[in-house]
Amino acid sequence: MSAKNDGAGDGGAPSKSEQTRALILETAMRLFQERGYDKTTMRAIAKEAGVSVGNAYYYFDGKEHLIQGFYDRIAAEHQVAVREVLARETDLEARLAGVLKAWLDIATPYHEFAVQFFKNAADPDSPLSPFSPESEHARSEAISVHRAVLAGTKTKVPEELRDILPELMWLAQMGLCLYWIFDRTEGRERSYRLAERGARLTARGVALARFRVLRPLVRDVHELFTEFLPGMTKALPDPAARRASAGRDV
Amino acid sequence: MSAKNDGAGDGGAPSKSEQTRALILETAMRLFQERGYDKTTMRAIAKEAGVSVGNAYYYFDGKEHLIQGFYDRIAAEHQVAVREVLARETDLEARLAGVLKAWLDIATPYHEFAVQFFKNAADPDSPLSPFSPESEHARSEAISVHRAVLAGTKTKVPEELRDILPELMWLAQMGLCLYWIFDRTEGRERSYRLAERGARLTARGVALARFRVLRPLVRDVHELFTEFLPGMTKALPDPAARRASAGRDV
DNA sequence: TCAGCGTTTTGAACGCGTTCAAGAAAGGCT
DNA sequence: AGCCTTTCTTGAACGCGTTCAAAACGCTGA
Repeated sequence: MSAKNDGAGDGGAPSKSEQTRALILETAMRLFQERGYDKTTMRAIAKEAGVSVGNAYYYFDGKEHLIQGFYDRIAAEHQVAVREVLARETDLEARLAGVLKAWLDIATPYHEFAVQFFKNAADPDSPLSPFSPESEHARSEAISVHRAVLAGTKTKVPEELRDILPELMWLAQMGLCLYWIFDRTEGRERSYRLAERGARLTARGVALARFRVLRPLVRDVHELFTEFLPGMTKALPDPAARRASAGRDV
Repeated sequence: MSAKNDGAGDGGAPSKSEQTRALILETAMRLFQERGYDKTTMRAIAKEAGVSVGNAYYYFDGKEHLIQGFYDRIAAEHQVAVREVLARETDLEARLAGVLKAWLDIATPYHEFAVQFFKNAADPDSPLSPFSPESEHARSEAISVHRAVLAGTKTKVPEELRDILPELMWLAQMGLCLYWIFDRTEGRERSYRLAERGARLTARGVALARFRVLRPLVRDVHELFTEFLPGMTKALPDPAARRASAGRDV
């Protein structure tokens, strides 16, 4: 690991080591934005921050860990933006679209090194992956946002979907993020449209889920995601318990 | 680029340079499997193949390009396996599940460096990304498989879904692949279950898509994917044309 | 046979991320 | 004050992917 003690809370003055850590992180983020991730060397970061290379490695486990700062920054800004949207809108579709578009707005300046984010996301062993135990906190906060999206609307959400839908919507958001990374259109136009359309599709899907004909489909979706979403590293629960919680097969 | 001439077809004896290229590729793949991707150095590959490092770079643009061999191998084996499955099964669900499970079967030995595959997939600029122009051929072949899955079943596929469904199913397959990469369960148990459940869900969804209530939803799905799936690098078509082809807006 | 020319091969050198043994500072404790 | 322990800092050194100027090879035509 890195970065030893320093709880330091928020009240007291930042300790020396906290300052150094912050200095390195901020320098790195600045250089990343100025020159791009690949062209920013650890030596350059250290030099610019006025420390030694080794010192950067004392506080951070590696170069890629320095982008965690962007994660946090985006997440924080998004939380704020989301509050506004959810205070304003009452319609499910509008709320979801607002949340997604707010994310796109905020993430725009970082599109260049979003690829780097994603390369981390791709590695199940990386603590920077959004699925990693280390990201638990950020992940559950992001999911809470979608819980709030649902909670504040009058749309009736079917029982069976209520508990998994937020996670599903978060997953969809990850999908949008992926699309956005690949999106090369002017102003990420297509990503915005995808956000709109995705929100509409979701809202309609939820509204339609009440219908009789769709019961089996809804149950399938429910089963699929209760079984496969959480804790992919855990072993399968024993089949008996699984069957009991899922209703009869086929 | 790399690898100069050598069309050499398939009839004639392989030219010297073709042999060298193949030698390097095979050596690399062997070492990757023996030691893992990261622990296999370019120097080791070159030494083992009896050539110089520079020579490897003459034939391949970089280390990561050497994993293309695995892509091709998996794709080829899958094609064969798929033929059997599709000859045997007639039910849509069984066909789809068979195709997906065949992929899992074949990919199993390569699970270790699948992460590396995915890191490439994550980079829109990498020619190894499944979305890149360079992968066009492999991609369209994979999509054709799903076209065959649909073609051989008696399930009525709604007009609006017919042309996009294969691409959608391919996308779902990519999703399964992603899940599989993260899957740490014994024997990738969960991935297999996901394949089964996903196939069932898809089959049921298609069957239900005929119902009246679902028309708007189906249309949404259709619009979403006709608009957003192909050519993400192309500019948006002009709004007028888009509206005309999509029917009235909400 | 040999000169000319494109193709293939070489390996030293470069730049980078990362490590580590060693030392400097900062804080206790008596 | 002096000593010991923990925390922080250093920069040379390592290993790797990659590049490149130069050499070797193989062929063609005279």
